[in-house]
Amino acid sequence: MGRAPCCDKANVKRGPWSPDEDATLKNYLHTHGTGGNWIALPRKAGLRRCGKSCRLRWLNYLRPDIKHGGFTEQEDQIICTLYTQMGSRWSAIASQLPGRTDNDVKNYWNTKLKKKLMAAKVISPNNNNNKTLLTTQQNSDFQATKNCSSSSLVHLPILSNDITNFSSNISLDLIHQQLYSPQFMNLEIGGANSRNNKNNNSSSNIEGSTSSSSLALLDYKGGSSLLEEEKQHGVGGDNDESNKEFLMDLGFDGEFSQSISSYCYSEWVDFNCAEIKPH
DNA sequence: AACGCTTCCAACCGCCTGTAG
DNA sequence: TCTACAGGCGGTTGGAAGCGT
Repeated sequence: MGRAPCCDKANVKRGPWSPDEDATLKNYLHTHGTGGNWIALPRKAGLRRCGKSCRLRWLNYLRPDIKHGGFTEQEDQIICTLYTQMGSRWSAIASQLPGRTDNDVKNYWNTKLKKKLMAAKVISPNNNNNKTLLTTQQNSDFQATKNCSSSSLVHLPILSNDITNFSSNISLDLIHQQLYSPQFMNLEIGGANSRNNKNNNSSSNIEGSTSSSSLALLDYKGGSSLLEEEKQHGVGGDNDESNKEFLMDLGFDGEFSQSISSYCYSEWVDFNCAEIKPH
């Protein structure tokens, strides 16, 4: 038995909001606030909409402090950095970007930033330090796709579940200092934009990937960790070094990256390799 | 101009979590 | 402690707009 729907689907309007509906919702919230109950709100406001839909419309579009328009380079860098630290926790990431919503950030990441980053970090086919690790389940998929250009794979070490400990050891000031350093701000990630990349055969180009995230984190410290396997079989062991390298790429200095890299246990894996088509 | 493909983003879906009773 | 419900969130979808041929 499925979960009961939050509203009567047959009697609520769906799809794009009209200017009238927007005005009604805005006026109601301006006068009464949410009243602590989004589900009851549309009925009180005279809207034939689901409460969740009202909430979403308000939070993502109608709120007065919403920032519309393109993302700045600075915002790009913040998103990338936070994504590498905490993964797809869009609300947490958005909370660090005034005026941006989780939906905005998520869309922006899926449509632009992900591709931008993927173009930036490319595995050299001959570089054994850049291993791509797959879970057993995903390994068969990878086997089926290994004939695709390995230069299309992305390999990014990230900060993992020890970020909490990390945060308590490294001051946020230091992070911000590094984040906004000229070195960091000038870091070039990929081409000018995805449209331009389209005509650039020399850059890796991800076309036809699904809208869902194809990136996954393999946490070496987790239960399904491959790190232990690696240790047992005597492979790997250079993660600290590659992580450090990556952090230095991002503008973190030697000492800082050394501190952080000891907390890095994860790698990016792109499971959409099969869908990467060279142009 | 017309068509098809790609990109973008608003909106929906359903699961998870917190909380009141 | 249990249950029901609402809020919050991330993943996904569908249609409009843009672009190339």
